[in-house]
Amino acid sequence: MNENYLSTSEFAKICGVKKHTLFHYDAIGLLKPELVGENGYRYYSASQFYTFDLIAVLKETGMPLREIRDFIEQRNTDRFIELLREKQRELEIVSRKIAGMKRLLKNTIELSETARRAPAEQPGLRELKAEFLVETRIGPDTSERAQVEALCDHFKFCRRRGLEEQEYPLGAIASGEEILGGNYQSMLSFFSKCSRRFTGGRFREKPAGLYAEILHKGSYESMGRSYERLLGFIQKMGYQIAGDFYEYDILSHLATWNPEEYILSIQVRVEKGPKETHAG
Amino acid sequence: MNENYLSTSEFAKICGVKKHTLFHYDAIGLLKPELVGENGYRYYSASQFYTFDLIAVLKETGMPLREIRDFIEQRNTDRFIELLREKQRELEIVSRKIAGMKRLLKNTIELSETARRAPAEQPGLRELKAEFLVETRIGPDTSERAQVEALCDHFKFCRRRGLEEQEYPLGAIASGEEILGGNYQSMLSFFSKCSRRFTGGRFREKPAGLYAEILHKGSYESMGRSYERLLGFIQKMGYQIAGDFYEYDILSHLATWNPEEYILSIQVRVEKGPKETHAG
DNA sequence: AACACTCTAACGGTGCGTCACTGTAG
DNA sequence: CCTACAGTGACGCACCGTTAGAGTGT
Repeated sequence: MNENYLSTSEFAKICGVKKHTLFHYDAIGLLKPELVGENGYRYYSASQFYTFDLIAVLKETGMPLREIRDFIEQRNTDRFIELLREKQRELEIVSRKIAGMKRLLKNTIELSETARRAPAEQPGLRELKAEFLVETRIGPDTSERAQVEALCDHFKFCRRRGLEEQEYPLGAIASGEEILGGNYQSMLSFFSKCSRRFTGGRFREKPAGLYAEILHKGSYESMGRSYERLLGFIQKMGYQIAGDFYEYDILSHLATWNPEEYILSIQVRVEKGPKETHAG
Repeated sequence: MNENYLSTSEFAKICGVKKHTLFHYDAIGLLKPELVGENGYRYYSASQFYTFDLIAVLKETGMPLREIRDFIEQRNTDRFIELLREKQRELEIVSRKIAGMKRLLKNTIELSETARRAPAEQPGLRELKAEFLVETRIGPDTSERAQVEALCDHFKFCRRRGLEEQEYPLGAIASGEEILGGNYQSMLSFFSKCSRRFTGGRFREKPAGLYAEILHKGSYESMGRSYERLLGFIQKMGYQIAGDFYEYDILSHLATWNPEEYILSIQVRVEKGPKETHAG
């Protein structure tokens, strides 16, 4: 039994796995050695490699060993093709997920990099394009709990809609009137950017136009400072706000434990105000 | 402690996981409740959802909980960006793998479908395009073991070269002379089709030209029958072989346990023979 | 030189540990 | 609500007995 048979570790080396893997496959009845010696030694035939290869291929697709065993025992052409088709469907889903994560990663990296270099706290004016948003309203209840529930609902909705991962980290919308009234903590809704229009209550288009923007650095609690600076800037330039405030999480709790390092972009659309500017 | 805090199962519901998962996270120090009552009850604050979200995102990428814990404890912007970049690299690899599997699945399904419909055992002539092959020679030793080792080496080579999975199931090449000599079991090498030229000893181009082909149905041992039929056909048509025989596994051990259902395509390039055909 | 003895390396096996949970009992 | 213990899947690792070969002693 030496010439034509392989010991466990020889066979394992050929298969490119640890010998214990073969013990395991033996134990669960997935791939048993062709021969077992009186001393309990396992002997595999070279042709068993073909079976191992099938196992390896199926395992690659994420199929559990138990199912692989069942398939191997009863495999036939129809089952095989049906299996392949199913794997194809599964792969399609995984593939889309991967693509989404790629976009998410790319966007997040770009955002973080710019945040690291950008001069914070300086208000400015920018011509911005329209954006499509998924928006989830927060109820009138302003407790933290209600906020978190809304947020969680937002995530679930995005995932269900196949955005899988939001393409951009989160943002929030604050009412223009509330901000003008000095209430900087109130939030109307959460939003995520998305790549296309869709129908349904949660769609919102952020209009194109001229926006005033400031990069806020620090905790959410300290946003009042930046809001006041932004409002001052808008007034000084002879503009007035036209719509709600969009708060983009550029660098958030995901990136740092220290709230003082958070960076948000606060944007609001502006138009020429009714009053002349002082400097004008 | 009821208004602002959430019980384990409330928090679990918001997070979309089982409460036992939260016990687990507590046990391994990944996410501890903000407050623990004297009776041992856990109380989570709503804002802990943000931490949970971070955990969920990292977990999604396949990161082990231990590493997630370490990252969360010491997270800062630089680490964060570095982590994202690493995930991006990992994703790129996974992505290529997925693409390869997609092609493999597509090709295999098409092949199996045609095999199921094709009339076997009827020789024919076909004008075929050139193909690029990865070829792995089998040594002079014709033992099954040497074959399996060559095969295994072939797989490893394909995988290293980034073909990841061969785009087509396996094939074998048999020497034209050996076949003419009646030795139908001898194999020169294994091959897999690949999509582009490459440099190195294992590249082989299957030339374009007129091929004689037969679909063999049955075990490898019974291939003599089909070879003889094919050779007879070639002679009858007034051709002679020009090169080696290519055996394509169309339906193999992967698809069925029954060797009698195996289907191979045997192809050999032919040119007008020196002798006139009988029927001519 | 032939034989016995010992020691180590390599090879076989089993059994428990791992990870991220899930399930059950109390 | 809690804890404690068991089980899952797919192995990984440490350990332990056997054997084969090398080295050593007589």
